[in-house]
Amino acid sequence: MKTNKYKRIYEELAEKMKQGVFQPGELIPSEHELAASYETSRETIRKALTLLSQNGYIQKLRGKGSVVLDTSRASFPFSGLVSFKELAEGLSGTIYTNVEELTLIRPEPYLQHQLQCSAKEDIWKVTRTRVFNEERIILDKDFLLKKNVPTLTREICEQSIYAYLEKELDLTISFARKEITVEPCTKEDLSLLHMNGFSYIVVVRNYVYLDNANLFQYTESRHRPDKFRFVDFARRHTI
Amino acid sequence: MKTNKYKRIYEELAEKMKQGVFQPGELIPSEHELAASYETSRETIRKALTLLSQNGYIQKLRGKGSVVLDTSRASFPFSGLVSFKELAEGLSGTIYTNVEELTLIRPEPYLQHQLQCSAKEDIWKVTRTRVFNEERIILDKDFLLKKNVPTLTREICEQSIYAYLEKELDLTISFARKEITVEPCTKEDLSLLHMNGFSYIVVVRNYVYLDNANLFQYTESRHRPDKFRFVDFARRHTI
DNA sequence: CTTTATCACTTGTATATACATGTTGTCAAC
DNA sequence: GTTGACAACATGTATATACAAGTGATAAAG
Repeated sequence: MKTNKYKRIYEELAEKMKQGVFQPGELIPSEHELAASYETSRETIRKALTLLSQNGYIQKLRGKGSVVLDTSRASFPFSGLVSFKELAEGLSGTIYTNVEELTLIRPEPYLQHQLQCSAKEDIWKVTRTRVFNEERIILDKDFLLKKNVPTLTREICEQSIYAYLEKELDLTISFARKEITVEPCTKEDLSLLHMNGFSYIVVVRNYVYLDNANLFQYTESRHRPDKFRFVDFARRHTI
Repeated sequence: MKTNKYKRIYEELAEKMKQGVFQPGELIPSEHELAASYETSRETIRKALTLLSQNGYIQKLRGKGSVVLDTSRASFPFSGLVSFKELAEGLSGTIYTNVEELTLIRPEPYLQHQLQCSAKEDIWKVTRTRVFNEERIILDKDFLLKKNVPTLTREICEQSIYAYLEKELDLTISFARKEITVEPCTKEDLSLLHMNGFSYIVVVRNYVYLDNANLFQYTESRHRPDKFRFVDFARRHTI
């Protein structure tokens, strides 16, 4: 076991909650008991429980214990940074991805600003449409810095770019800033998506950062309004 | 100083970043240095830095240190659970709240389901419109369990309900689940808001939980699409 | 000049201890 | 029966120590 102890405990407990071994409303064993049964220290258990709390699995009650929250009401994962492929795995119906465009470009000023890069930087431009039940309802436009991603193929784009970056290139995606707005749809939206009469589109702008805090990807994900849904879990102050 | 040491340090460091004492891209002092200068242990500093990391202020780089992220690009606060009043403080223009309705009701089945309560529970129903520059662009419908909030006045609703709950009633709001969708607008939307020709509306459904993990409030916040903006900061895996 | 080893630094993880503080049940006093 | 003190639990905070592991500069070896 080369992996972290507290992450492993987190995974195990989360799994038990998903499988219903711990039911919503119940108290899980106390920190001392967990420390004993996992043969570790209380602080390590506390780190695992903190993760569970942050991800919406439990609520810690001082003096009482930790109660299991009802995660069935809202669909997982709660808060952002999920790729289309990860998302699609939880859905029914026929789903696939069309790669409309895959080219190397030089960024115009708008893109320079979004990616915080110079005009002579090489940029991968990937345009994909996402098809649910034969309706093209999502348009994803990805821009990646070539210096981070030397090669990119149609096949990779049809699968998951994220998976390729993390597993093949060993890049670690660390965090993202996301912005959701509603905007008038463009000619491109109309030509590539089944807009079904809608004249507005939900735009999710994603700024994705690597481990080393460098911005390396800018994504616009454009959703037909009736098929858009975003769920979020947020704690108020801080733990 | 009866408050937490690590929260105080978190606040102080966050303040320094907002004020530009620490510039984006710079490394902040190491954990050992901070521990020395704050006369505390490294673990306590680490708790403060973890909060800074979770809230998008810094990125920790193993072996190097913690770099300050550029928080000016996206507007704070990043992730949810912000009341209208807190939000309005960062904006320019004339802003106020109209209380359209404040009544006690019994929940119909839809509301029973949303609030997970019985049909004979007393519920406060608060309907408010939010006015920016003389345009009514947000419709907030709040439903609160009376057993948690015995009294509620027009004046409180014109200010911040959250502030009243936390400061006066000493209830602690702990976390919320949020869902964002786009839906056809209703007759109520048309009558209470300046829809400006829009026939769709952005609906943010909020399920708010107290400290003790009890659901106590359900809110629908309905935004005219062109004035809606949601920002989010998310870390990919954990920590 | 290039490569390699090492060292001094950084953050990450795990453990142990102590005390503070909130919750709940028990049991005695009234 | 009600109240109140208390004990036995729970989680929260703070501290100290040890070692693992990544980074970057320096110095020695080739």
